[in-house]
Amino acid sequence: MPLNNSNAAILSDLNEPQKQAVTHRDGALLVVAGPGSGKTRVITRRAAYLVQTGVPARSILAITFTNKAAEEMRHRIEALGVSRGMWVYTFHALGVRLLREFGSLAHLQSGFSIYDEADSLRVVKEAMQIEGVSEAVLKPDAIRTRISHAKNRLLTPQECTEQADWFEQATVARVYEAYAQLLHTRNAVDFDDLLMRVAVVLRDHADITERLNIRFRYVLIDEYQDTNHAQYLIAHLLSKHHGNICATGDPDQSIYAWRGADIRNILEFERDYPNAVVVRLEQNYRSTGQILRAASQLIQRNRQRKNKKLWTAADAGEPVRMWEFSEGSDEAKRIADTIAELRGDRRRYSDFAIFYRVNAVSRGMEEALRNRGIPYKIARGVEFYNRKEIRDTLAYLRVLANPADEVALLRIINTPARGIGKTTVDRLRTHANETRKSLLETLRAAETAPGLRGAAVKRAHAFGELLGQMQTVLDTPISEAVSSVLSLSGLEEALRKERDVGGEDRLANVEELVTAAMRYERENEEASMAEFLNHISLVSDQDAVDENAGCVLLMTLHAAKGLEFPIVFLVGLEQGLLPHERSLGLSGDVEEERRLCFVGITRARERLYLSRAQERLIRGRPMPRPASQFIRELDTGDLIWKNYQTTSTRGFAGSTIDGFVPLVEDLPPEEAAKLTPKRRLRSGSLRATAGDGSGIGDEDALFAGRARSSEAAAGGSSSTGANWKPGTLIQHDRYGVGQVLWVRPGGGQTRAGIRFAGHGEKTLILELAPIRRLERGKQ
DNA sequence: AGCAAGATGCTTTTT
DNA sequence: GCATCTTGCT
Repeated sequence: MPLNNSNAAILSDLNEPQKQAVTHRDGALLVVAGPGSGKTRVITRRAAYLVQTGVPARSILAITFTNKAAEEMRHRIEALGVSRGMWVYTFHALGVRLLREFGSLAHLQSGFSIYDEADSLRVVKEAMQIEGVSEAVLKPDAIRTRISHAKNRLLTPQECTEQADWFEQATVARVYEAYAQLLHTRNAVDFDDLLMRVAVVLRDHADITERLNIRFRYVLIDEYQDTNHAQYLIAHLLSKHHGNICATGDPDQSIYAWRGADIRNILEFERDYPNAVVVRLEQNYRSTGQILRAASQLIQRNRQRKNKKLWTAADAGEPVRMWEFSEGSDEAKRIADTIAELRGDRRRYSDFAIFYRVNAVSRGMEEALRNRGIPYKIARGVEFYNRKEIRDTLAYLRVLANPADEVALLRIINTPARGIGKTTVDRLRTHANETRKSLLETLRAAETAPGLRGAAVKRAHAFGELLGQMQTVLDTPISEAVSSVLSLSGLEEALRKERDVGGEDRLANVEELVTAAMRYERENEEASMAEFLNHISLVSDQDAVDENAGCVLLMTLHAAKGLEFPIVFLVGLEQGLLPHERSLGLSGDVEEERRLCFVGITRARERLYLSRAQERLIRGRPMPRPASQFIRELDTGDLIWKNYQTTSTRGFAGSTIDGFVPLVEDLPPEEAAKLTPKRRLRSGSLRATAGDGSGIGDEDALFAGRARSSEAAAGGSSSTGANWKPGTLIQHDRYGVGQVLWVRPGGGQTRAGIRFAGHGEKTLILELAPIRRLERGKQ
């Protein structure tokens, strides 16, 4: 097809592989897109190209993982002049949309509720109670996770029961069955159902699949590396007849395996689609050469990947910094100072981002930034829709839209307080179960419940009456219904009465909900309350990340995917944090942690600061922190190292010179032994300028201390614990002499409780801690 | 019924 | 360290 003018515009600023991906017409296409390689550009241009070459916009279906990604894609495609009508959805929103049409096939009634993880957990607990499974034996959340994984793999409770070959699996299967039954009677689905049920309908109803294949002739899936089996099957079936599936993604950025994503979906794409065209986008337009080199070197350690050679035409740029601190608080302070300094140098606050592995690390960062007067925002946590007052309001609406929604009903039955206490609720629920009626019905016939006294019956009636009256608000516009519920329920009044701090905020929050409803009804004129509620269920805090808020942004590495910043601080490069300790066990996956680190590094455009602390507050307690293995893995020899050692905090066992503590682990042990403290210090600063990879910053030097203590830990024999009996005296590089109190092997690591003079008891990992045995008569 | 102190447990998380 | 749940008191 000859190119017309706009085609030329669509292709003009693309490189060759990008062009190939954009202009690929029919058949399977896999775009393996490295970070910063213009993936989003390729997807949007491809959509525009298809339309300009005659494919109706409404015949294209694009699937993303986040609402934010979907929105951005929609905007960018419209900006390219493509008419509306294209379907751009998240997998889950697509699920809702399809279940609205085919829900009856999945045994759902209209107005069904979507249960988030918190709701779902309540139902799991209820199911456990029914099945008589003690929460002490299996944690409800662990069961919830396992049910979730089963659903992602499209396993029904029956199949789980059949496959269960030991007691624990059978127990989970039993709870799963009861859980599914409870969801069914509540006319509710969880997040996983939105995928599983659609996948099953498509799998079992060839006619529907065929119709959808005719409706959508081109299917695009972004972040394909993060698809789970259900999503894989949905994508596969939706393109089964025409085969026009275009998957984009990067195996190196797969960071959700722990939640069911299967990296094999992308690694084995070519096996699933033998005629697939594979395009690799390897040119990076985002980062400097130095940043990209570190990232590439790190990720090459992974075995589970498609080889990919990232390159850039950009300058090498500034070397990557590696900062080491005595303590987490020093790290935070130094970073805040650096941001303040660099901001004077024509930088805006929104140029900076700070990434960490776990949310808990953000607190120290926040404090330091606050003290420095630096505006910041955190992309996490206390999201709008998770606030108590919002959830309460939504629970009322949920009960109105879906009277079977018992989780919501239980939430509001005594909120605000109306004298229906725990005892009354228990009796009502028992009676409801015995008479096989819904809780709502039982509420209205409370007098039939055994054990309920006059006053309790009256209150129950009154509440049932109230809900009945409220039912009429569903005939009004959504935002009006929200307002009416707020006043009729007494929630508004209760909030107004809250004189304590935050009462005003909570009132403002519920008003914000009314505003959100107004916005929604403007954009979706025909929508019902149930649809509004479904929409809200699928909104996440991830969607609220605003890269241009004029603030420094703080977020977890998971939240950082897909974003980019001129200057990035990646903090807490410590063994146990990144890689996280939960990935270091027997079943753990260090490769995913490495990918997480890779994702973090590749967010940086111009400057990258990596940092670690030797000691950090973990759950309020100071814990020694060994360096992350990733530091040496990514060190190309160009890193600029800096030790910010202070003695201001607590006395170290080692001698201190000029306010610095020698970092013994920075040098091979033989070297360290020869050096005087002063020379150690100088060698530290020498390394800080040795960017030529001359060998001074030997890649394993940092780990010399660790390697040595591992040797010592092994004690010449293969059994680690054997030589570390309680009572053994040891020497720790920083805490000095200590005595082993207990030893606990497990998960390839041996933990030991050691009491140090002046530092109290610490729990150390023998394989990692910078310790050595003290031989009798020595020292 | 309602509250407050105390115990427990938990810390990755697109939807 | 913090949030959530439990227990015990009024």
